[in-house]
Amino acid sequence: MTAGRRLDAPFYRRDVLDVGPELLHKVLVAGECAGRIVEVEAYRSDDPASHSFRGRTARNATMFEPGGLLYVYFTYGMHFCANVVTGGAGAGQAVLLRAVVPTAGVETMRARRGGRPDRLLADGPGKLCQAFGIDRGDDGADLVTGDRVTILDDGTPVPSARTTPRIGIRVAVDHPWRWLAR
DNA sequence: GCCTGGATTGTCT
DNA sequence: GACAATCCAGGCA
Repeated sequence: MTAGRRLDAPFYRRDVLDVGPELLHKVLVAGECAGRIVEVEAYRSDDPASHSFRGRTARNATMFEPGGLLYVYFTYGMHFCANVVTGGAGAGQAVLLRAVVPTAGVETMRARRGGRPDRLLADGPGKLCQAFGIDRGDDGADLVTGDRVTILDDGTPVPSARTTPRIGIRVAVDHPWRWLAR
């Protein structure tokens, strides 16, 4: 079992540009699986690349909930992506979890991912969801009080994150809101 | 090891 | 009807 303190609601209910980099080296837990977060991206409602830019829809409704929820969406016809909702109710902010390093439940992840090398188990947004068994049923899960998925702070210092442009987006490339710790 | 292109479906315009 | 916050297999160096 991974030791650590659960991040609380006030942590999430700040601006996404503050929460994003602080999520690095926190521990994502889903069932018996856990992993250290090493890459994230921030999305805001004033950002043309964000799902929330064009306002609330049935798909992105979770993004407009108060911070501390899990926002899961389906993309490219075959992949899920997991986000952490930040800011207050109606803010339309979220941090995309892009990559984690597996630390617990590795056997389960290997089984789900078809026996790939450990390095490749959860080093991308879609792979991360597959490894942790996250799907649309987890959309809207409460990270603060829920049992299924949560994020822990095990005391590891926040690293000096590198910022880079975000991946796979064609607009707003002048927002370097991607942080990686490796 | 690096680069290229195909797969596949929900959602919005 | 077009696009999307992607992944992986395959070809070539």
